[in-house]
Amino acid sequence: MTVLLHVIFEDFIMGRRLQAIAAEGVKVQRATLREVAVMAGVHPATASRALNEQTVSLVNAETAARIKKIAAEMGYSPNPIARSLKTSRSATIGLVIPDLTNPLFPPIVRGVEDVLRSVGYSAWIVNTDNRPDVEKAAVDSFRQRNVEGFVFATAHLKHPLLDELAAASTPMVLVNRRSASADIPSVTSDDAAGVAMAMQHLVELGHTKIVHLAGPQDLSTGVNRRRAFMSNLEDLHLPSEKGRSVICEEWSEEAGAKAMRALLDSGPEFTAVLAGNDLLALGVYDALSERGLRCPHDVSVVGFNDMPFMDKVSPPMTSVRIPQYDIGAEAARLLLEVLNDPDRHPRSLLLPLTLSVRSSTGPVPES
Amino acid sequence: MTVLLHVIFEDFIMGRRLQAIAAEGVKVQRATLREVAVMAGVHPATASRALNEQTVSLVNAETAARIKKIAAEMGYSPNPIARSLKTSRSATIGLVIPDLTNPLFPPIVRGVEDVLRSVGYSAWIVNTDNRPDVEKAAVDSFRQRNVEGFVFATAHLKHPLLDELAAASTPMVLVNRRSASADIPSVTSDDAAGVAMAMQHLVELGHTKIVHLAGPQDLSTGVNRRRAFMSNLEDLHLPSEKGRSVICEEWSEEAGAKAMRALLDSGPEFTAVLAGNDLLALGVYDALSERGLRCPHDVSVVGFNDMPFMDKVSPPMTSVRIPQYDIGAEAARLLLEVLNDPDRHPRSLLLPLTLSVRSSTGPVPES
DNA sequence: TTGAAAGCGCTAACAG
DNA sequence: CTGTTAGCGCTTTCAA
Repeated sequence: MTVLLHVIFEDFIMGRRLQAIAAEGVKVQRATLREVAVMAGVHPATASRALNEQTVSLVNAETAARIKKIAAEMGYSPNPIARSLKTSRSATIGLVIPDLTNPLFPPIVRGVEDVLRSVGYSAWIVNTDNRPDVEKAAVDSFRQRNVEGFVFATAHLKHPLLDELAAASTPMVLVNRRSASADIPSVTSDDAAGVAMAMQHLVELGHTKIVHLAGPQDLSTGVNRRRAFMSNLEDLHLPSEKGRSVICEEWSEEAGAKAMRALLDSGPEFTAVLAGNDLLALGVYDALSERGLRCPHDVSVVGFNDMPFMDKVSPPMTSVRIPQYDIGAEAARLLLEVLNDPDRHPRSLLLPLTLSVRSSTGPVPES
Repeated sequence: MTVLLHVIFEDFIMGRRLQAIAAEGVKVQRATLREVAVMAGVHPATASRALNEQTVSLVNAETAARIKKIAAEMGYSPNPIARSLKTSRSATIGLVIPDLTNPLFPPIVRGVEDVLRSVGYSAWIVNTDNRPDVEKAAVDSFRQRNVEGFVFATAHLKHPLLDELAAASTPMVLVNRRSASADIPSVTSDDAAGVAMAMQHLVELGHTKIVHLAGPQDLSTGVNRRRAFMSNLEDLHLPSEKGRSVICEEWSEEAGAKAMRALLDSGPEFTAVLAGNDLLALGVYDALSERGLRCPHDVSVVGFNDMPFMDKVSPPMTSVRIPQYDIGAEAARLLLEVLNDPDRHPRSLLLPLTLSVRSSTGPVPES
């Protein structure tokens, strides 16, 4: 009886489409679950159960096998929109970054993407240019689309939006930077260790008078690197007056050049510069050559991040290398962990980094 | 009567949620269209009409205003998933690129994203690493998610998948590269003009013996630049034996170095090199310095693309600058045009480029 | 183990 | 101008 009904249904309601689909390749349109069910002579609910890993055990093994076979033949794959509407899930996450044209971020994106893809997830990417309104709009839009979590590369130390999301226990992971409030899981490089390595390297070359160009102090990277610099100065018993660290308003070549000029004009004596990132270090190059100083002959320079092409600039730049790809990949893994087990205690990861030694650092000049 | 019904409905079915929403800020969850309709005392269909630009004219002006006001108060915004399920649209497009870590692509992505955002659209980005299987899977996944069109930065001259999509008249635009088959709309830079500019520049410096490192010949960029080089040689009455253009298997520094070594070992005489892109040109730098040759003193070098930091390498590289951001932006505009009017005849755009003259090119050496 | 029924939130005929 | 009805394609109680 039910079989008869199915046949009737098939003939009258779905006949043409099903025939077309059966005539392999003529996929008029994507097959639906209902059509698979009709072909298999079962109710759509049964087909649904058979086709989902979680529920296939509820279905008679042979029936399930038959349904799967037919689904495969018909090239069926579930409509993620319909599924998402029903389940409020989406197998997607939101990835919020400041600016893709900053070479820091593409490797992170790749890391996130690759790990997510391996489990059938994907990421929505958005660039915010650090504009809170854009970020807010993007997050809203993502939530409407049922993203299951977020990866933020935009964290500021004070970051109301992140606090809000954390309060609502939205699954998320911060990359590259951390936020002061709430213990939001994060994946960052071990900046303090990186600074120590860089300074160790300079000290081994004989440098004792070192200065630091610090990045913006509303970002964890800016603060952490500066703090590490100051405490390493003391630990190494090097001169550590306050003026040895200059704060730059932004991570830009121009800001670096400006700070360097100020140091040359009225700062303490120094033979080496540790820059908060590579762009600042490039600014140092500019300021040095303006003043007729040579690197590393007169001043050694160390950058941070080891962006692409830092081995090609002149002189090739010694820089602290950050494992960008791994940061992205680990962030994705952490987020997936949280999604799989919402009660899991949030972990944060501190990834090791290495020093790329090149020729912008050399022995301390003889005075 | 209908009002009474609404009240009853409100009280018994949706009471708690609506009260919570009314108590400003306590947004338990996003308001739905149905809830807005109840609050406004209208049918959901009416609310839907009032809230959509296309259909608001079908609704009494005052009623529409009231509905809009209430919707705003409730913080209503339509659920894109539900809308997409119903309409098969999504206000999204798929953006398919080979690899985001290639500095060529981020500006293109930004251009696409910015234009789309201005009209409420957004882009799904995927990296394919030039793997056809990944590309196919990504396109499938995009289609299931009802993307309304595609931007491809992965086009090969022979590209079955693109042909297939074109045959199904899928809205799409190619960027940066073109495909041989079908007249798929594209936005590219005017490579021939760029080559001409570069060669003109070299000729003005006195160079007559020029060679070319061509990129892969399965890509339109590789072919077009090479063709332009050959025909410019003839137009300028310069030596144009076949060996003056060497084909590299890939756009990489190593491939460039290899080709350059071959030219130095057994190629024709030359005083200038036009590289198919900047990476190849960097390879030229490497090969030259291996042989103790100086640039531009012994050999002038011109790159293509003017990637970030090409002004920082040593020597700063003269390169043909491509308007990446604009390419992305124009591609998005073209795609939106097609989406708004599917019958529109597909246009292709050829964007002008400029030459960034730096110190890797200089006067021809005195022999 | 399977089917029936309901509904996620929205829009689009069709009536009235 | 507005309400009724139906359904996009799927999952998930509940009942049998």
